[in-house]
Amino acid sequence: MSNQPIPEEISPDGAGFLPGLAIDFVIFGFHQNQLKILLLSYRNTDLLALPAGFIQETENLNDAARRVLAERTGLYDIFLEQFYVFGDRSRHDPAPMRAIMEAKGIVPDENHWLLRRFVSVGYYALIDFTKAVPIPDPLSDSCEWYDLASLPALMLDHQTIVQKALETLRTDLDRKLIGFNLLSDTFTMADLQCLYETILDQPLHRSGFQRKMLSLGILERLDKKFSGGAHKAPYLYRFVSN
Amino acid sequence: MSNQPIPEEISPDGAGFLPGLAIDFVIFGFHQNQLKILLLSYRNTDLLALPAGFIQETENLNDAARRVLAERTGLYDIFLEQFYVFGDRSRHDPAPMRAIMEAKGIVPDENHWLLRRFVSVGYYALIDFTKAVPIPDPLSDSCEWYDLASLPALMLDHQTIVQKALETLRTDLDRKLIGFNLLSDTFTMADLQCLYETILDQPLHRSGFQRKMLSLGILERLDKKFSGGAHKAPYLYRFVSN
DNA sequence: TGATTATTGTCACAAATTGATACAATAATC
DNA sequence: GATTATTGTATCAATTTGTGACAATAATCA
Repeated sequence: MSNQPIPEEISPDGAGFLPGLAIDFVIFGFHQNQLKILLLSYRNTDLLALPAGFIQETENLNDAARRVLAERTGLYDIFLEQFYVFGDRSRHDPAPMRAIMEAKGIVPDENHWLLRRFVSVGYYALIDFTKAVPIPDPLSDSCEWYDLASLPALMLDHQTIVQKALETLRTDLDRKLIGFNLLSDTFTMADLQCLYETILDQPLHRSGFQRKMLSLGILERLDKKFSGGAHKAPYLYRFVSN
Repeated sequence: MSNQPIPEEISPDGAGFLPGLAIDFVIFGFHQNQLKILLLSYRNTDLLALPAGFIQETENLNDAARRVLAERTGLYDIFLEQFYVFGDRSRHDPAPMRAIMEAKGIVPDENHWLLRRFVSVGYYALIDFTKAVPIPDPLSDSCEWYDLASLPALMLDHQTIVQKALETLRTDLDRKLIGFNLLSDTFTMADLQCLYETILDQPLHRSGFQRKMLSLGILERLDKKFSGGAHKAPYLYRFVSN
């Protein structure tokens, strides 16, 4: 959220963290042919926000990102990448954070560090939906998946951040072969094609898609997956880098 | 430089700027078939560094980048884009900045804001070599072009930053059609091909290159350029968006 | 048990793109 | 006016992509 991300332990003065700098996360998952992202909600407010965090003074920026991601999802070794820095002054609006804190019984003074202007580094993560265990942060009361296709209103400029993350995901999809990070360990070609179609928001030709994916040489063909219906059983595949 | 970028007016305490955050610039130019970048050098030291700057509290991040770029090059309306945020703790080394300040007759105390850890947002810019008027910043004594192919040693992690910028330029080159920003207003097809070959560091086939560029529909053909030698004169082209 | 059904893997061919070469056109030089 | 080097474009091969077709085959159902 960058204007008001929440450290795991709420520091009264922000000591120990780099001032004015936050990390906002767009954490993508894929389930039932839908792209999902993780959002936090806050008790007694109707605010939804991206997971966010701060950087410890002793910490590398990218390590801070991995730490916060693990705190929200329980997952390590996840595909995680910077995509943009959000630094407009218009992002700064202390009202939502004040509302969140007050709903928690905290009455911040005017200059509370969480109410100041933040520049936010946007990261997007791709995770296996089935493996994540979403955990709220100290100020939020839930951390849940939401359909990207029907997103509710978000705090501050978080809608913009999601949009930019999605654009980056689309352009990175082929170049970096990262879609596999959104699927479970094994998957069918139809699963993979559906994922691509959902991300790119356009239909792809089945035959050409299969040919292209197989030609990449990054798929290991496993046993067939039976019991999928009254038809020929598809092979399962596993992603193998070189 | 991010660890030690220099504001136009050297503030004694960094007041008015966002703390701990800097902008580093990789400013590309192209001249005599060579890619160049702008580097600052410091009196009485043998240090070379990327141009850098800070963000005013009243300023948008991207506006700060445009402002600093204009301060170093005299140019506005320049292609300028974020490419990465450098936030490793290992970047932090107060020694070079202390040396620079001492060479200027300033003796900073141990906690001087310019000596603290900075996270740095990397921007790369593409400019017309012939139009830039490189201007040193208040702490440096020169701002000059250097051949990218034979770069001297740079301060801190600036070599890494340049490398990452170059990689981004390479992957963006075709996708965003940005090479033209490095050429003067009119150019021949050979000029353009040489630019592409230099950036990508690989030879391209003349015929195919011409066909591809013309098929993009973004080049306006102008008069021929005579007096180029004992051979057929090439057309001049101008870049026209849509 | 054998026909039915829906989906899969792969082939086949057309269309489009790219790679590589050839060649005529033509400014400047001699 | 011949020579030279480079340019613009045509040509054909090689490769990649678009599109449809078809046999194979699990599960279902008569």
